[in-house]
Amino acid sequence: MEQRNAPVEGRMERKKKETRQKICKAAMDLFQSQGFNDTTMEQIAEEADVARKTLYNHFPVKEAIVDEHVRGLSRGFAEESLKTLQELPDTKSRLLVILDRLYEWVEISPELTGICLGYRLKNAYQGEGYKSGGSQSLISEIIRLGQEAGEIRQDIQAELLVKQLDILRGSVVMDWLNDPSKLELRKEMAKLVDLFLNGAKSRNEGN
Amino acid sequence: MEQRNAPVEGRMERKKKETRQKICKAAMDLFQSQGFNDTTMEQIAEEADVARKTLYNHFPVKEAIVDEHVRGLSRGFAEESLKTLQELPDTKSRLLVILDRLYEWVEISPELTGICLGYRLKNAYQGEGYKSGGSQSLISEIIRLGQEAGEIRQDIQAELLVKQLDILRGSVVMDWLNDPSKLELRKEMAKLVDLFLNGAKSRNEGN
DNA sequence: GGGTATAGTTACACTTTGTGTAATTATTTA
DNA sequence: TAAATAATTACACAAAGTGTAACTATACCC
Repeated sequence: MEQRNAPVEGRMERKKKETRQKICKAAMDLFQSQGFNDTTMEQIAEEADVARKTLYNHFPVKEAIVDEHVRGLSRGFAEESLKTLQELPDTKSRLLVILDRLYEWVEISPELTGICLGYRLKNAYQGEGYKSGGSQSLISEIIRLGQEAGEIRQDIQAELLVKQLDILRGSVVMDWLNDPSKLELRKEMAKLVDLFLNGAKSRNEGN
Repeated sequence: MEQRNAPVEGRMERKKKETRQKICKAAMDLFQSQGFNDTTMEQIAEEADVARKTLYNHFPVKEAIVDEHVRGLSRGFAEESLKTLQELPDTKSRLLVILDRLYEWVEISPELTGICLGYRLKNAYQGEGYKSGGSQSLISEIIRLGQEAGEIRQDIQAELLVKQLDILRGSVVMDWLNDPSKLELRKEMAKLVDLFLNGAKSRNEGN
């Protein structure tokens, strides 16, 4: 049973993807060793062994490379976490676990997280619209599970709830980036979840 | 009774402010007539009759000029609106009125709003920390009034509530910028306020 | 008042970003 | 094999943003 989802997927597209990945890899290596700001597009092109213009064909600005990289990681993170969700009893615990994992993840590379989020938000406010990463799908799932169980209000579109939560998530990350010393971050997250839930939780049940 | 708040406020500081304002004025005029992207720092310097370098002494990037300008307007807006707040009966109506006015305001110059918010958020996510404009003070006041009246929970710091609301406000603006055709924006705002309040409203009272 | 420190402005040179154009190369299709 | 297509590349250019050092006006001190 031969799979032929992509009609042809010719050599050309394959090579293009290859180039893209080569660029991404080279760039991330350089960012790692020299930092984002001290790495020039010229250097990246050099390292990836392509023309500088080719680089711009794939990524309009330097930040876009980080964005792509993070998107890849987020996908993995989301898939991995989706399984965990079902095992948890209620919305509150699901939210806390996801936010907590997110927090660990940000901790690993704060610089890149800042750059990536800054880039996305800049676009969000300038015509492009906000393209969230994998966390959006996680949050959607949490809301879906919650609504299914009657734990979350249904008179507000799931979409709106998701957006609200996604923003909440962003604010948590922002806080952390602004002041990493804040070790009570988890407490604060719990408060934010509480704040969100006591609007989202439907009143007529005693959970 | 001679006022002497600022110790000296010498000629130098005065001139500096003057230059700053001259730049700001020139830039905003050009943005108005040619658009933000099609206006170069060179042109602004020319129009303001200062060296390009001087311009950079005052504003690190073009966006910062817009930010300054908007800050000025926001201050006025906030002062004006503060009076209105007391006349309104409860938190819900206060929030709706403020968001509604904000919406009108954004409508006037969407481009500049997008640029300004994008700039602030980019900084927020990269070490600078988020410096909100005048709306923050409005929101603080709304929360304060609400807590004073026992209408808003007090087990969560006002600061957190304010931040959450400020972000909510941002998301409303973002929505509008992404799709100005959405005329049901007011409905959506009402839903967001509802969502926020039913977490912020203290349970033990029947208002 | 005159001299010196201070701070803003300026000229100049430079790196980097990002874009537009057109030539070149590799691939697909007929 | 030939034409059409799409990616890569070289080149040139406008503009952003930075560093250095000279210049100028203000402020300060004796």
